[in-house]
Amino acid sequence: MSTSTAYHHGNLRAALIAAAEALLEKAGLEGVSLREAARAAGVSHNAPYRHFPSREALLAAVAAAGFARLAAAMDTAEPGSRAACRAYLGFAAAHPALYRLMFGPGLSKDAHPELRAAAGAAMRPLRAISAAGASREAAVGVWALLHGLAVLLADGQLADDLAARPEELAEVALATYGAGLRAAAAAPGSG
Amino acid sequence: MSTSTAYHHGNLRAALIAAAEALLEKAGLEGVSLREAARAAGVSHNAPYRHFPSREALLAAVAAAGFARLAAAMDTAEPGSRAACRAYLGFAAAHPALYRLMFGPGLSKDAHPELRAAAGAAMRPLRAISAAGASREAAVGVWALLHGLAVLLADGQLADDLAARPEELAEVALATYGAGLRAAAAAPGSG
DNA sequence: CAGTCGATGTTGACACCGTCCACTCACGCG
DNA sequence: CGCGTGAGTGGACGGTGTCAACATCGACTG
Repeated sequence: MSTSTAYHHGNLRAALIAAAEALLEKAGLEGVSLREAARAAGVSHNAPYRHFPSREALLAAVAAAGFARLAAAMDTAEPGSRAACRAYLGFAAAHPALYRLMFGPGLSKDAHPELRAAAGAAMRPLRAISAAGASREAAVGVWALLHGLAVLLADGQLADDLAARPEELAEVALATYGAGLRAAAAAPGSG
Repeated sequence: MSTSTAYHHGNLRAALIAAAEALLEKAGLEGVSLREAARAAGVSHNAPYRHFPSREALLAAVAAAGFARLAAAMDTAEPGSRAACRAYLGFAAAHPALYRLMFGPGLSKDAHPELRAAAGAAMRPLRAISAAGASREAAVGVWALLHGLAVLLADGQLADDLAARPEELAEVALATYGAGLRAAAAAPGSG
């Protein structure tokens, strides 16, 4: 903002992340190009390389910012609560392409440590579920249920009338799974 | 059919699909290129256009073939059974990149009708669940659970010791969800 | 059996992309 | 005031998807 001497952009890094995210939502992952982002930021096609060593690094930064926003969205809710799950699903429905980028392959968390940190922080509210006493496998089930709904929504695999009410879906599915968890706790080892 | 005079390949279409699938498993979706597939099939970089109007069309054919194989894998099991679910998850674990291509975005089922047909046929064994009396939302829950586990496995998001036993995960998660469905049927409207 | 024709492959071209390189510009430090 | 360094520029290279024009083979026709 303040420093804009026409030659030096002033805040290119943030501008590129914003441009890349806009491209991501508009044209999907394959539609995000370094050159297009640079164009949108009003700089030459090579300027991004001063801030990101590769296209993948820019995408990792976009994903990390996404995790931060996801964490913020869940932050107002009780960790592990139904509200947190609803916020999670709402985020996925509102930013499908970003959600896919965050949880998809292609962005190795080993190659981008900042990504691992951001993801870990964002997932904490969900990990509270397994801390609440459920077995590890059962807790994975909750995450899988949530993630499965999120991905089905993000990829448009659900019938339209169902996709229109993501919160209701989450409510029913989580209530069902929760009832199953309680039943298993009451009568363990039943088959 | 059996015409292979060195100029005419004879079965280029199938060869390209096979090559693309090999590339997909080896280098991921972005690593699949028409030119590379053509190279692998021993033809010029433009020959694929005689069989597929675009790269996306080739990918759609690969995905359709994948659906056919998934259907075959589930075919030996009772529709809607636990075994069918295990076969589903086993397929996803065995061919992660292919599974992502099949269910990911970027392959519009409107643009590729054959894909829609193949997917519909493959999903029939799973739809048997909702036909078995569960509500639509609850049935979506089963698919979401399964799909969520599949995607988490395919994208390597699960801890290694959990990812090593996909069938056990499916068993626990599905048993839990099933118990919840039975509980909900016994005491509808509980909160 | 000669001639033609459509399906199949080839060669060449274009625009776009990610990335490497050498260069330039603006600013701050001595 | 000179100069070094980080930020941005311009050009180049190889790779890609795609279009257009051309070549070739096999089958059908007379």
